[in-house]
Amino acid sequence: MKYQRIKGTVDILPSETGKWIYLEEIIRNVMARFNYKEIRVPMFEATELFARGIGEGTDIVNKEMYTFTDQGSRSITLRPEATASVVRCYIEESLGKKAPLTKVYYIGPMFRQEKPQKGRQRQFHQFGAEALGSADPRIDAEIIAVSVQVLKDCGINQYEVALNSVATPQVRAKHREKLLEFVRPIASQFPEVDREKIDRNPLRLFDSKLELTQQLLQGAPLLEEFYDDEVRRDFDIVKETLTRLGIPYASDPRLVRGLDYYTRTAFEIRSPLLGAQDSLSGGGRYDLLVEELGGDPTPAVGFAAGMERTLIVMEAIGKSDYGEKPLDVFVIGESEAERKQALLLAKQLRDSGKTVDLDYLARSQKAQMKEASRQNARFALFVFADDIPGGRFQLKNLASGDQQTLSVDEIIKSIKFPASSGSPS
RNA sequence: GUGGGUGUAGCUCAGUUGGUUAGAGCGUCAGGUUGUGGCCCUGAAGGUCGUGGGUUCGAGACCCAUCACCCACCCCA
Repeated sequence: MKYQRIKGTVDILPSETGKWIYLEEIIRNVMARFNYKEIRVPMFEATELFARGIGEGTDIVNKEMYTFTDQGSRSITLRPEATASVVRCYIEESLGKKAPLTKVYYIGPMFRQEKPQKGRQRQFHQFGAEALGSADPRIDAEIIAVSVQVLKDCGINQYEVALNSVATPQVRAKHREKLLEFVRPIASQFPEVDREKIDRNPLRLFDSKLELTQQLLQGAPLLEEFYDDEVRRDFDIVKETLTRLGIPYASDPRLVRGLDYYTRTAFEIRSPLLGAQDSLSGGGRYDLLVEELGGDPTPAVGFAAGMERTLIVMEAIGKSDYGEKPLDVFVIGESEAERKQALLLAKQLRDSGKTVDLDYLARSQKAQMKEASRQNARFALFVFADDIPGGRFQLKNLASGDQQTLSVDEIIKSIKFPASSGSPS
């Protein structure tokens, strides 16, 4: 085989797009209910935007970006996530000056050059929402509620919401100092993979999967011990609001997000049905990002969720009926005259809104019938030369086997009501 | 980047301790007499056994290399 997909990309086949459309419809529906409007931003941006926005110290920026130089010697990067782009757009288009609160959502592909595994691709799809302009912790809860609602509407009930507050840079600085005092003396005991985190970002030690690291961290000062009144109050309001909304969560003091821009609320939604990459959705508050990227100081919250991962979970719980609409009619004719008439009938039916197909492979009537079955067509319409002058043709209901001779108008009427309403199970 | 696993027909897989013309199921195509599908029956097409070397009288099976995919580490959605 000469050409193949590049590593970490997938082809979404015609047989699979149905479930994608289904998921997208759920997302758009939920977003509409919460009054988030869709925003479409470019899939590539100046490299600098991501470097500044996501953080120079992050893995995403350091080793996972698809970066190239364009014809004008500009450094361009395929977006590894969308928040930086949304914020750039928010500033560039002065959205904050047109309305005090901006609620937007997006759906689309992201690119990260990681080693592929279950639930991890190099081109993958995320949907997410951002609310810019409010510091009210209750909108943090709304963001979480939106993400949860999509899962619910997908039929997913097995998930855990982990919640934390990563406070403010001031609080983190104080904590970091104490944490380093605790960790430094025993630094050499840490596993190699974690040891380098001590200098880079000691907070990250807490979300290590390694047993040894967790043991060494016993008794280490936790970030929450350093919360100031405001951070604590906001966090309490988020939790209280979630409870009020009936969203179960688990406080997880070890939850640290991988992107630098988070402040205060941080959350992650995980599913036990995924593999090692068990995060379905993650997000939080990023009050400093807009200013960091050159805008006026603007509080903001958001989340991003993985669509492939959501679909993996849907598969796992046996959600296979996506309410795809069957073909209404397959028109069958064999001779030249019959095929001409079939084409005309197909046009008329299509004009009336029916979904219609017919044979273009010079196949026998029997083969055409088989094709009609394969297509799951509701009706087969036979065109026989003898019937052409009378303008009445035989319409067969393929489910019941009933067959009657009808005019075009009668045909259109008799297949007006779909057999199934197309509602997914 | 580091491990482990797997590569045989379009798909899912069998192929005994290396031994003749490499198999099955599903799918595809054509038939099963009188203008009608699904089920069933018959038949057909379809494979450089991932690729390149090597060992051997003989390799789909063994060895080396290489590529691809999967899973895990790492990180994250």
